[in-house]
Amino acid sequence: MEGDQWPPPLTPMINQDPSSSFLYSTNGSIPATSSMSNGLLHPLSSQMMGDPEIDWVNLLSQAGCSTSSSTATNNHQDLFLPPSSSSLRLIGGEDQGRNKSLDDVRKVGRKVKKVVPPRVAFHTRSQDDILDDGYKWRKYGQKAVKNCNYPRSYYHCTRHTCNVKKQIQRLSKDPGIVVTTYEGIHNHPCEQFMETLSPLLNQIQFLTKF
DNA sequence: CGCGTTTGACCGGCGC
DNA sequence: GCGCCGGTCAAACGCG
Repeated sequence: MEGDQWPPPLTPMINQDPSSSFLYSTNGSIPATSSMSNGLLHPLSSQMMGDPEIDWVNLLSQAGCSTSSSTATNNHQDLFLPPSSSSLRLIGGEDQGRNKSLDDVRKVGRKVKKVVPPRVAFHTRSQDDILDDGYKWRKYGQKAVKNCNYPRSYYHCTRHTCNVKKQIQRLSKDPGIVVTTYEGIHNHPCEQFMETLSPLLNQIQFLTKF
């Protein structure tokens, strides 16, 4: 990671290689839901992905995430710790979620290439599987994954216009760690955040009348 | 009754 | 072509 700056500088990597997974890990619960929605989650910078302290390949494979070897190193494992007050929100990436029909594929020449929306994975030490990130999620599946002692749960955002999905799974190596993988970008504000903010906005609107 | 979860079936991608 | 595996669907069920 680059100095003490947080969030780290945004890199275009997530657009260059949307098939890659990006991993953040936290030691403790995800930050408060109100702050989850009003900040920015940056994809990992290339410096972070090359951090020899982080075993990205191992972590991502344990999380069941696909990754490309070009964006991860295979070194010692550690946890990357964003400040507890940090705000998290996915940005970047061109894909606004998935639609199983034609959105999934893009013809490149004669070959049909699958377009994978950007993924961001959180590594969180928590007793609870479901981390309150301020959005409403609906579970649509659960699956036992090979070589994993714990099932993977599949959720999608309850907002019908939003195609964001997330997967939740515990590490078999360390059951205390929950891996939450987000796929896609919310095209609407966070409900909880708006609930918190709306009284303030109303007050501001009221005051600006004078 | 509406909404969310559970769970088995199904489908598509991928490797052999 | 076949089998494995991950991801999704959808009916059944539970809960408030």
